[in-house]
Amino acid sequence: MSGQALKGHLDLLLLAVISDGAKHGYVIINELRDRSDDEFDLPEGTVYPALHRLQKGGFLSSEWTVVQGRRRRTYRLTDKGRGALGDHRKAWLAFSNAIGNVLKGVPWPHTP
Amino acid sequence: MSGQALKGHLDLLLLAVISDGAKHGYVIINELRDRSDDEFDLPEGTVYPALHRLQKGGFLSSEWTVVQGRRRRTYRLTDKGRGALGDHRKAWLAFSNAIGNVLKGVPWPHTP
DNA sequence: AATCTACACTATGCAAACCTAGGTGTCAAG
DNA sequence: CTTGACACCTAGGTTTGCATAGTGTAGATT
Repeated sequence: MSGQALKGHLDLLLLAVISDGAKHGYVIINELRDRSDDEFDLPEGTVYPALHRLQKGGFLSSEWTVVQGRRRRTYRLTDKGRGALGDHRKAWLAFSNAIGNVLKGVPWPHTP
Repeated sequence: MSGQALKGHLDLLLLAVISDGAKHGYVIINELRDRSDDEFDLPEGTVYPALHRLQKGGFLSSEWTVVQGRRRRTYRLTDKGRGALGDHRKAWLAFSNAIGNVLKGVPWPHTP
């Protein structure tokens, strides 16, 4: 993944990953990498601030836990967050569909 | 279209629209709006600087013409630009596919 | 004649937010 | 006791889309 293609779509990804159960940052990063087949291998400096932002916006709640001496901050979706996930998802569908429409009719090189 | 979802994907759109023939800025804006079914109604302040950037990068060439007293700057793809279009397109496919994979398994609310 | 709308381009500067690059600390394995 | 996986944090830079404002022509409307 190159450039800042992610811009504006990160929240969708984070909310989506967290939507099926409470998770902490490190696990979110791994799961995002796995579920995207290595396309989204996000640096911590990208994910942690985004989680803070989402919590500040009321989309996530968090609580500290300690597992085997390691402290974890575990996030879960709020109702507002669940609503936002749906909105983001609809917006993504419209967006990606629109790109598809623009791309339609652009021929591939060397492909019959 | 909301936020900065476009970030990182604008070049793809511009290159795609220009790929089927030389066009000038105003027409590019209209065509983008039409082909995207109003999803991409981009302000001039977004498109013109982007065109300049693409030309500076060697992806577009331009020439001035005068049609009915109005000067137009007409852009066409360079070879480099055509290559970049292919690259951007592949990247877009990988990106959107990856988002799809992450979203897979996230249930819609109230939909059987 | 005057105004309005569509056409067509330019320049400046802001702000969101992703990323780089650092930092802290725990635990298990070698 | 060193390495690597785990787990978190933040300050600052950079990119880039967008807002805003300005210039000017042509044709239609009033």
